Amino acid sequence: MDSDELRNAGLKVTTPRLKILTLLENATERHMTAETIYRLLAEGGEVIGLATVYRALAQFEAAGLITRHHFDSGQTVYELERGPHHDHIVCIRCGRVEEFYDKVIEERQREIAASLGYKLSDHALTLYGECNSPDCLAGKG
Amino acid sequence: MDSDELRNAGLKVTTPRLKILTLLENATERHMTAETIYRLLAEGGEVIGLATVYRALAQFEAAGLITRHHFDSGQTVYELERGPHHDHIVCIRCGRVEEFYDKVIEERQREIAASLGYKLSDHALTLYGECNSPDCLAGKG
DNA sequence: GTTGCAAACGATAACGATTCTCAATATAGA
DNA sequence: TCTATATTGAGAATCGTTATCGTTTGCAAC
Repeated sequence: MDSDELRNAGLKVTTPRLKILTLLENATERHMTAETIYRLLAEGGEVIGLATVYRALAQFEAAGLITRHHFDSGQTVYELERGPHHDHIVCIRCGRVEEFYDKVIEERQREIAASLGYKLSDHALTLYGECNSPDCLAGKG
Repeated sequence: MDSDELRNAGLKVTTPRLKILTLLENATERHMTAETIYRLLAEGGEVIGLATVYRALAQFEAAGLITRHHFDSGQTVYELERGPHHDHIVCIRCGRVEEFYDKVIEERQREIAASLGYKLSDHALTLYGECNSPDCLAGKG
């Protein structure tokens, strides 16, 4: 239950937090901006202050429930932390985000950090390109 | 000469642009924010409008003279584009930035993008960890 | 060397994203 | 149920960045 997730994270169980967490778990799009979350909730009849959305996301991130990504395009997206690690590829035309995992790259990163004398704690790898989805190509003109 | 670099990039040679380019070439720190550049110039007696700094950096980037990076910390830094492509490793304790290049990773990225149907145009790989420089370790307490 | 004009400049207003403030409200434990 | 405390929402404030606009500059033709 979502309320348990909040409790386990040391957060009080409040209506806004539950709504936001539930949205993150049920949305078809795994990567959303704070604005998108705010808008989707509003469209669903759950008007939650934008400030509250930001606060909740910050708390969820601190608690390890979600992860925040800053793409070079400037957009900041949040995604539920579930399943194994992965990196991202972003379409520079339509903004679409996909995930991938590559064992070879993961391994090389560890080796590189070690060879430079770093204790690796995290990494961010994002590829940028143009996707071939019909929707994206259609809007090309 | 810096003025030639500007001319070759198709940019008019102006005092502000020259000052900024020269600073980028001579600064000890290769990775600077727009604010830092503005401040360093001001400290050196060269008061250049912040808007002009941003404009020049955008033009330099468009011309391929410099590269912009958005680190997950949120800061946006610019660095002179010289020498071959490389990625970054940032110390999460002291903020130190180092560069590295790995052929294996570069190659895998191309393969991954292709396999997902993307026309790869760019990528951002940043590792985060704790470095072992004496200065950094010293300030650990 | 002067002139003309487009491009670039600086100051500041505007902007979008995010954070802060504060009075009102809701949560969780006694 | 009551109370102390954390959380909320609305809007003001802030941050980094971009746009506006009147003035100045670079530079090519004269």
